[in-house]
Amino acid sequence: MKEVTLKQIAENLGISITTVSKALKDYPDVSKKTKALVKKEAKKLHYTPNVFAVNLRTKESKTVGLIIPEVVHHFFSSVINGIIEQAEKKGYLVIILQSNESYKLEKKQIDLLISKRVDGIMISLANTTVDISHLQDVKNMNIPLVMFDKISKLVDCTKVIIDDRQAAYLATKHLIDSGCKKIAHFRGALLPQNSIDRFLGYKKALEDHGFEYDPSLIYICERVNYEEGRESAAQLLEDHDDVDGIFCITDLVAVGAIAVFNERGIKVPDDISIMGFSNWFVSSAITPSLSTIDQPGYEMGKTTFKMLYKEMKAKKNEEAITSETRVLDTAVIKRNSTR
Amino acid sequence: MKEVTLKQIAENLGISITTVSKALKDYPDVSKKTKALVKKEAKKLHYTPNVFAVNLRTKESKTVGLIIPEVVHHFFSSVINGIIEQAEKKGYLVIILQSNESYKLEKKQIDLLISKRVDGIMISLANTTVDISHLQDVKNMNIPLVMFDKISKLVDCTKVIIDDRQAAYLATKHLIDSGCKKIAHFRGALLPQNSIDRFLGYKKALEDHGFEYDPSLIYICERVNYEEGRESAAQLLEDHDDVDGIFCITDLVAVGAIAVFNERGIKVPDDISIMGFSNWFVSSAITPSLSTIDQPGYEMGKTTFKMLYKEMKAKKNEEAITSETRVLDTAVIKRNSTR
DNA sequence: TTCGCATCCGAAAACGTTTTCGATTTTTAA
DNA sequence: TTAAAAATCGAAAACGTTTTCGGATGCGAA
Repeated sequence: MKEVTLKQIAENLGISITTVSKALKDYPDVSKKTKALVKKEAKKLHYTPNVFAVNLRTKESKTVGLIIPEVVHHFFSSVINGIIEQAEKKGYLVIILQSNESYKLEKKQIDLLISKRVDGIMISLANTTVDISHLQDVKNMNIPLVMFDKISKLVDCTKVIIDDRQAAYLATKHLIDSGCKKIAHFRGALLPQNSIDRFLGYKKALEDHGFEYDPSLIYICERVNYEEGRESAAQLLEDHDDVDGIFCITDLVAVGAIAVFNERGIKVPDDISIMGFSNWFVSSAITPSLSTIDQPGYEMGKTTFKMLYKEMKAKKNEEAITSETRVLDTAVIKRNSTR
Repeated sequence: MKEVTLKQIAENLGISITTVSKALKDYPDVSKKTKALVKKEAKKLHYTPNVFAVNLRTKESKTVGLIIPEVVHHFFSSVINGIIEQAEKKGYLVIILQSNESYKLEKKQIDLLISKRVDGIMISLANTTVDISHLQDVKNMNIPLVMFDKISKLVDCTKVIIDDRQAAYLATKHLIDSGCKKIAHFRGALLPQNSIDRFLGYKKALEDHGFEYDPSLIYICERVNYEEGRESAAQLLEDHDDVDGIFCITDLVAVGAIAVFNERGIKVPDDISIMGFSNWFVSSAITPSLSTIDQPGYEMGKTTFKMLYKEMKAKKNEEAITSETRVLDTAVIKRNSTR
C-alpha cells in the first residue's frame, strides 16, 4: 500500500534514482536497455510521479485559474465549457471561482489564485469593479493574464471580446430596417463596459439614421434578469404608447418583456418588435422566437484559453509577452420577434 | 524581485528557519516576542508560503475535483455554484472537469484527478457509465468520494440525491388529481438511474390510482433536450388523440412539448396538462408557466461538498469513513400548465 | 600503451516547507 | 546556592522530484 516513487523503482532495479528519472523522461544519456527496463518496472508498479514534488521542482502547477461573475448563466457556462475543454487538451486543469459580481470577492480570489501559484489567470470582471490594482498586481508578478467579455480598458493585458458597440449598432439597425419608428433600449447597469458599449451602439445607430436620441426611452436593468425585463416593459407601457421597437441588453430581459406583451395582448412583432442579445438557446424556444445577436460563448472560452496558453509558453521560453486584443465575430439572428 | 521564503525572513532576523515557521503557525514553544517580530517581518515582505512545498510536506493539496456530465446546464451549473461557494468557505479550491456524458472521458478524468492528488472527488455519472471500476479505484486508494444526482447504487460511497421515484410519483399524482385520464410519459434514456426511477414513479402512481400502464404512452428522449420534447409531442399527436396529460422527465423537454401544442392551437392545460421536472428558472417565464418538481441544485451542491469535507476531515484524523446517503427534499410546484 | 571520444551512469544539490527531538537558557522551588 | 522544571530555540531529516556535473567504462585510433 506504500506510495511508489522513483526511489522504489531504483531500488528494485538496483540503479540510481537519477537514472530512473532520466529514463522515464527519455533523456539521451540513458541506454535503450535500461530505459526499457525502467519503463517496464514503472508500469508494473503503476508509478505516477508525485505532482507535489514536480510542482516544487519545476515551479509550475499546470493549473490555471478562472474567475467568473456568475456560473449559473448560459453565456458564462458556455465560456467555461470552451475553456475547460481546451485546457484539458493542453494538459491544464482549471480552478473556477465565482465573484458574484463583487469587487471585494474578486480581489480576494485573485490573491487566492496567486497564492495557489496557478500558471495563468483568466477573468471576466465583476460589474462593480473599477479599481484594477489587483489585476495590475497579477501583471507585475509576471503571471499571464487574459481578460474576456467584461474587460477593463485600463489593464494592459490580452483580451478576448466581441465588438459590443458594433453588435448593438447592427441590432438597432435591424429594428430600424424593419420599419420601427421609435426604439427604446433596455440597458444594463452604468458601469460595465459592455453595458456602456451596447448603449453607445444603439445611440450611434439612431443618430446615423436620422432618429433623435431620447433619454426617456432608456430603461436600466441593474441585474439584467427576467424580472427586470418584465418591470421595464410594464413601465414602458405606462410611459409611452408609441414605442414600436426595443433593443434589450440581453435575451433574458427580452424574454421578460415579451412575456408582459403576450399577457397584455400586445402583438410581437406587429405592435412592437423586440431584439435581444446573446442568442441564449431558449430564445428560439419561446413564442414568438426571439431575434437576437449571436454571442459566441464557447468560442470565446476556447480562444481565451488559447491566448493564455500562448502567454504561458512565451513566459516559459522567457520571451516577451505582448498584449493582444482578439475580437470575435457576432451575427444578427433574425427570428419572429422582429418584422 | 526574489521570492520571499522562510529562509529570507530567518536571515533578516538572524534566527533559524525552524523558529520562523513555528512562529507563523503559533507554536507554543516560541516566545511572544519573537512571534511578533517574525509576523511583522513576514507582513513587511509580503510573505506567502509556497504551496508547492506545503503540499509536498503535508501531502494535501486543499483542492478537490468535480466531474460533471455537462457544464452548460442549468441544474448542473447550480450544483457547481453550491459546491464552489461551500468549498471556498472551507479553504478548498475546485477543479471542474466535464465528462460530456462519455464513460471513457470520465474514467480518464478520474485518473487525472488522482494523479493531481486532489483531496477528494465529487462526481455525477455520465449516462453511459455502467462499469464502475474506476470509482472503485478511488475508494481503494482511500480518496474521499461523493456521488450526487446521477449515482450508481453499485458503488459504496456517500451519495447526495433526491428521491426521483417519489418525486415522479407526486408529479404524476398531481396530474391525476387535477383530472387527467390518460397520461403519457416522456422519459430519458434507458440506463441512467434517475431516468429509470422517474419512470418507475410514474408507473407506480398510475397503478396506485387504478390506471393501467400502457407502454405505447412512453416516449424516449435520449438526449433530454428541447428538440426531443418537440418531436415527442408531435409524435404523440399522431399516435394518440385522447392523451390529456404528460409527465416530462425534464423542464426542457416539457418546454419543447408546450411549444408544439401552442403552435397547433392545442390548449395547455385545458386540452392537455404538462408536468415538468427540475424547476428550471425559465419554466416560470414561458406561457403557460410550467408546473414542475423543484430539484434543489444549489442545495445539492452545498451538501455534496459538506459531505466530502466531512470525509476528508475524518480521513485526516484517521477515523473510519462511513458511507451515507443524503436524500434532499423536492416539492411539487403548481403553475399554469396543469389544472 | 595511451589518448581522445562517446556512451552511460550516479552523487548531490536544490526546490521550501514541516516537525521531531535534543540542546540551551531561564525560571522556579527547595 | 542548587537542582528541577519550564521556556525557548535550532539542527536536521524528510517529502519526491529534476538537473548539473563529474566519473566510469568501453572503444577505436594514434
